[in-house]
Amino acid sequence: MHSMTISKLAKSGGVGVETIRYYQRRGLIDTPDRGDSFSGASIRRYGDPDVRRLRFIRAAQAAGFTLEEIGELIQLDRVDDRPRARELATRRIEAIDAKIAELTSARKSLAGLATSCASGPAGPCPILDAFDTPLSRKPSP
Amino acid sequence: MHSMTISKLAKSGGVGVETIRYYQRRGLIDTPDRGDSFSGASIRRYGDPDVRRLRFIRAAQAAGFTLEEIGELIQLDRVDDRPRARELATRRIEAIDAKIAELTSARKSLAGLATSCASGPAGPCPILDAFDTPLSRKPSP
DNA sequence: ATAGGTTCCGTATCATGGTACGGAGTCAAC
DNA sequence: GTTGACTCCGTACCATGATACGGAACCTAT
Repeated sequence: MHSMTISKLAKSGGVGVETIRYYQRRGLIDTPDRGDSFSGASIRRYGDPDVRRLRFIRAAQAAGFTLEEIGELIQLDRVDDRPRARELATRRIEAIDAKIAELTSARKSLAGLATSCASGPAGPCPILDAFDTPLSRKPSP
Repeated sequence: MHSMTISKLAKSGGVGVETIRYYQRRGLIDTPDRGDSFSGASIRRYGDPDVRRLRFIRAAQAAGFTLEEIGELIQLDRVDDRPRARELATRRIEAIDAKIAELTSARKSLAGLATSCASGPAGPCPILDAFDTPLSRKPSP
């Protein structure tokens, strides 16, 4: 689908119109010219490249990049700076691995908490200790 | 170690003094009385319970709870509200699972990007397409 | 041709989680 | 008994990523 308005673009990415404008201000999405010179059209129109760009931004955010880094990635793509691109990618992979490990550990603690806090009033429900040694600790190994 | 100053407490949790005060303002950490009535002591002192509280806050943050939710968890612990505790825990587990899936997918894309952007100027380095169909897509299966 | 929904743009405001500042008070060591 | 580090407290400010507001211009369907 060619030539959409800003609200269609926003909808395509599941974001609000204001978010698109915000990304434009940050230089992440281009601000197209308003119509052509002699038709006097005054509304900006967007196309597939913008949709793809927006998708990239959201996916990169999900990968943990900040909007500033995403701006850099877009520049790197333009100038084809491979070493820098690889560096950003590998650093982010390391951060992701650390985050996954952290979340996995937290998940274990929460699962322990959820089962130990059974509905009835009996037994322990140690919320404040939930993150100490996730489950089953022995007195002295 | 009993009876520490605020900066020791902060150090024990790897945070700054201002962060402790911020948590106090948010009601997440108690603000102890200043010394005892007749010694005239004027500096507040902290103990092991505060250290544990601080550890809980940091761990709960790592699990993805907001400070507001952490405040609620602390209240739930006080009043022993198990159903609500279980609800928060299981909701968070779901969110963590979703997040891990998202990160795992992003990791795949980034690994593909890192290898495809080899140092030399040859070959593809499709930064902006990095998150489309992570790797190896076939024309028509 | 007029009503209604959009768009445009600048500017302001928000939510979250802190971090910084400044001046007065306190404490410990020398 | 003074110096230097730490504490206290209120208030201000910061970074990030949006979200809201308001008035003028625009565009489309009736």
